[in-house]
Amino acid sequence: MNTERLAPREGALLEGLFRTYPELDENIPEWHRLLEQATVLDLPAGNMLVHQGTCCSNFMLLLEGTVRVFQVSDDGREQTLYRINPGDICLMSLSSLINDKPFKANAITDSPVRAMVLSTHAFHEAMRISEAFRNLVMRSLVNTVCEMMHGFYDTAFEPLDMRLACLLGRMFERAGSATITITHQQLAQELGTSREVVSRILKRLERENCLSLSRGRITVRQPDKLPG
Amino acid sequence: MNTERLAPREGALLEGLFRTYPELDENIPEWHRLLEQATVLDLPAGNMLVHQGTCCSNFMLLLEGTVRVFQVSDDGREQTLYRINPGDICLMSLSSLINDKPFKANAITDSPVRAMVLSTHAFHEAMRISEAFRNLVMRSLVNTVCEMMHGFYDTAFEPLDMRLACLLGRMFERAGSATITITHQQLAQELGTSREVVSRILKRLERENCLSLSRGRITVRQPDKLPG
DNA sequence: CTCACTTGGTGACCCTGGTCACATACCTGG
DNA sequence: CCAGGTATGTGACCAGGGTCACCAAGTGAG
Repeated sequence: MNTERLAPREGALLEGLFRTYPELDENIPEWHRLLEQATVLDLPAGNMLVHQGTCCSNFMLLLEGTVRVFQVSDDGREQTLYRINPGDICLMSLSSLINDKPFKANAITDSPVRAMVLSTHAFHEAMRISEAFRNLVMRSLVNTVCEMMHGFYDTAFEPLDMRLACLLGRMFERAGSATITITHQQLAQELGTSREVVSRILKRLERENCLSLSRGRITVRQPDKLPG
Repeated sequence: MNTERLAPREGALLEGLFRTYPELDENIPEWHRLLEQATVLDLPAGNMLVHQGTCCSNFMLLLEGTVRVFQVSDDGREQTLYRINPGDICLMSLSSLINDKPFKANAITDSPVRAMVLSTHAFHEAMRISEAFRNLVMRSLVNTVCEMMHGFYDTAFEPLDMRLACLLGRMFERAGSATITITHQQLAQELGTSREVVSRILKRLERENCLSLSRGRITVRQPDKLPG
C-alpha cells in the first residue's frame, strides 16, 4: 500500500473529522490524544490501493472521495463489489488487523481520496475508548455487508438487462441529472460483463426510446421505463 | 424470530462458553455479571430463524450447531450465502442492532442449535467492557465477509461444474470420509441452480470415474480429479 | 406386496450472454 | 486536416445452463 503521500498531521484534521462526524467528538481527553496521533493519507484518483491478496497494515477511515472495491476473473473481466464512501471504514484494512487471511479483492481510488490512518494499536485503543467509534465501525461494516448481499442476489438471480437498468437508474439519481458521463466499458466493469454485451443492451434501450446515447454520455428519456 | 424455547439460564452456560472460547474468560467482575444475564436459545434442526427482510432484535452468539444463510429468487431457486458456525455471531442480528435496514436473506438451522442471546443493551456493554468480546465479534464479521467475497467470485466467474466439484471437495473433507449423504436437490440449493443441472454434472463426473452415485449418497473415487 | 412419495436420469429446447471479428464513429494533438 | 487512439455498433457463433416433460428406481408405511 502506498503511504508516500502522507501529509503532516495537523489540528485541522480533527476539526474536519468532527464536522463530518459530530458524534465522534466525544468529550474524552484520552480519545482526543489518540486522534491527534492519526495521520492523513491523500491519494489521487486511479490509485491502486490493494491488489488481490495484498494486505494493508493500518486501519483506514475514509474522509473524502470514494474507493471502488472489485474482483478480477482469470480472463480479465472485472466486477465491482461495493464502494467505500466518506465515513466508511476499509474492510480490507480491518481484515488485515483481525486475521491474516488475504482478501480476494482489489481496491482503487475512484476520485481523489483523503483518509484517516490509525495504527493497529491505535485502532484497538479507539475501539476500547469511544463508543461512537465502535458504532461507526459496526455501522459501516454492516452497511457494506448489506450492500454486498444485494449485489449477490443480483448477480445470482437478476438478468443482465435489469441489472444494467437499475445501475443506470442509481447513477442518474446520484448525478441528480438526466445525463451521465460514462463509457460502456466502465458499465461492463461494474457488472462483471463485457463491453459488447453492455453496448447491445444499451442500444436496445435506445431503440425502445428509454435512453439516448452519445460518445461517453447517456441520457434518460423515459425514466419510468427504467426500473429501480 | 422464535424465542419460545428459551431455556432457563444456568451457570453451566458460562462454563460451556469459556470451555469453547477460553479467551472470553476475562477476569473482570462486571463482565461476568453481564454474561450471567445472557439467556440460551435452543432450536431444533430445520427451524426458520429469519425470513427475507424480517429483523431479529437480539444479539446472538452461536454455541453449537450451524445455521445456513441463503437467498431465494422470485422463481424459487435458492442459494446459500454462508454458514454461521459455533463462535460466529449472527450478522443479521447485528444488522438490526446497528441500523434498521432489512437484510435480503433468510436463515435456517442446519442442525440443532444452541445460541447465547444478549439484549441490545447488553451487547453494547459487552463491546465496551471486553476486548476479547470485541475481537471475537470483529473476527467473526470479517471472516463472514471473506467467505461471502469468495462466494461472490465463484458465482460471478466460475463455471458451475467447477463450483460443484469444489463444493463436493469441501464436503468430503469436512466429513472426513469418501462418502457423503446428500441429495442433488440440496446441492442445487447450495449453488443457486436447479436439480436437473446438478444431476447432469454429477452423472458426467461419474462417467469420468471421479464419483460413484447412489440414492442420497455420493462417493469419491479419484479425489485428485476433483479440484479445490 | 403395494401404493404413494422421494430421488435421480435424460432428452429436447431455447435464451442469455460471452467471444471474435470487424466496421465505424468521434476526438485530440500536431 | 490527418493520424492514431478511444469509444461504439453489430453480426455470427456457440456454450452454459435453465426449463419442461417424463420415466425409472428406491423407499417406507401399512
